[in-house]
Amino acid sequence: MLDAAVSVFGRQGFHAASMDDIAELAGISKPMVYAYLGTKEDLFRACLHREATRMVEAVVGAVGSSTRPDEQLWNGLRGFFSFVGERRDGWNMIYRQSRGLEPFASEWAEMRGRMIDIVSGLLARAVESAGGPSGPEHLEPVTYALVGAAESMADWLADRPGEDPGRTAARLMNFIWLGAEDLLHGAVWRPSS
Amino acid sequence: MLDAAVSVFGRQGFHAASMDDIAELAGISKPMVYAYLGTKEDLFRACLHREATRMVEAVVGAVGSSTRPDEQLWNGLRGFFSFVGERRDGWNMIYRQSRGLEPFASEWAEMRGRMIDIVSGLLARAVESAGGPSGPEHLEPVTYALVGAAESMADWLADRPGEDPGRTAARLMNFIWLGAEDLLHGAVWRPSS
DNA sequence: GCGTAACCTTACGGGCGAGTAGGTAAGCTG
DNA sequence: CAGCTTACCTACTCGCCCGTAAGGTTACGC
Repeated sequence: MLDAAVSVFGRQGFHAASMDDIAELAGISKPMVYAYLGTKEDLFRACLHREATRMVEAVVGAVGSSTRPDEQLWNGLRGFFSFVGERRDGWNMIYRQSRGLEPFASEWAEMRGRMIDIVSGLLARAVESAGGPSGPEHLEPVTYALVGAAESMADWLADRPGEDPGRTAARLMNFIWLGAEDLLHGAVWRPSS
Repeated sequence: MLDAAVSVFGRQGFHAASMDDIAELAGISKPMVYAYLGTKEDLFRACLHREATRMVEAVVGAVGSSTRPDEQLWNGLRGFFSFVGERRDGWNMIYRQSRGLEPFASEWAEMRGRMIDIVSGLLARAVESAGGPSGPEHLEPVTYALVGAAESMADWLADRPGEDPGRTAARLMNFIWLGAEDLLHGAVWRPSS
C-alpha cells in the first residue's frame, strides 16, 4: 500500500497525484487509505520517510566495517547505486519529487543531512589516515560536490535500465578518488594568472 | 512581470503557486497575466525557458575563447556559480521546481542536455589535448558526475548568502581537476580484491 | 432469524483556484 | 460631443479533488 503510494507520488509528484489514483493502484478504496494512513500529507511524509530510511540503511550497510577509506567509499557507492537501480520509484520520490516542496522541505533536508554526515565522516577519516591538511570547513562543500555527483549519476542510471550499477559506481569512484587522493595529500590547483 | 512569476514559482513550486499571488506581486490583476502570457503552464514554461537560457548564456559567455582546458572549465564554473549567486529565484525554479514535473520534463531535459553537451565538449577537448584514452561513452557519465557536483554545490551556495561564488568555484575546481588530470592521463583506481 | 460489529464501498460536501465575462475609464478620431 | 479602441479591473463560473458521511455486506453470537 505504501508501495502504491510511492509509485504514484514518484511518477506524478505530490500535487498531481490524486488519492483516488493511489487507492486504485493499491486495490482498495479511498476511505481505507485515510483510515490507515491519514491525510495526503501524512501519506507522503510516511512514504518519504520509509524510502529515505531504506536508502540510508542501504548505504550504511554497504559501507560496513571495512577499513580502508577508499574501500568504504567504494562499498558505499555500490550500495547507493544498487538501491537506486532496484527502487526506481523510491529514488524518484526522494530526488525528483520531495526537493523544494514546501511542506516537506525540512524532512528532506534532514534526511539529506544524514547522508551528507555519513559521507563527510567518511572523508574526514580518509583525510586523517592520509595525514592531509583539510579542516572541516573545507570538507563540507566537497562533501556536497561528492554527494551531488553521485545523485546526478544515479539519475543518469535511473533512466538507463541496461546499465550495471557496479560499473557506474566504478566510474564515479575513479573520478572521485583519483581527485580526492591528490587533494588528501595537499595538492592544489590554481588558475594560471 | 516574468520576474514576479519566477520568484513565486521558485519559492512555491508550480502547483502551490496561485495566479493571484503572481499577479499581486507583479502589481497587476490576474486577467492581465492571462492576456500577456497565456495559461499558467505557458507562464511557467516561459519562465523556465528564460532562466535556463540565461544560465546557459552565462556559462557559455564565461567559458569564452580561452584556450587551456582547465582555464575554460574554471571560467565556466565561475560563470555558473555567479549566476546562481545572483539569480537565486531562477536557480530555484530550474533546479528545485522544474525537475520531474510532468508537463515540463521535456523542456527541462532539453535544457539540461544543452548544459551537459557544453561540459562534455569541454571535457572531450581536454582529453584530446592531453592525449588521454577515454572514448565518448566513458565521457558521458563523467560529465553527469561533474554537472551534478556543480549543481549540488550551487545549491549549497544558494542557502549561504555569505559565501563567495568564486571561492566555491575554486573548491570544486580543485576537486574536479586534480581528479580529472589523473584520469586524462589514463590513471585507474581499482578495488583491492 | 436478529442484533451487531468489523470492514469496506459509493457518493457527496466544500474549498480552492484556473480561467473568463462583462463593465469602467481613459484616450483618439471626426 | 458621439463613437471607437485600448487597457485594465471586479466578480463570477466551473471543475477538480481532498476528506467524510451514510449505507451495504459478510461473519459471528444467541
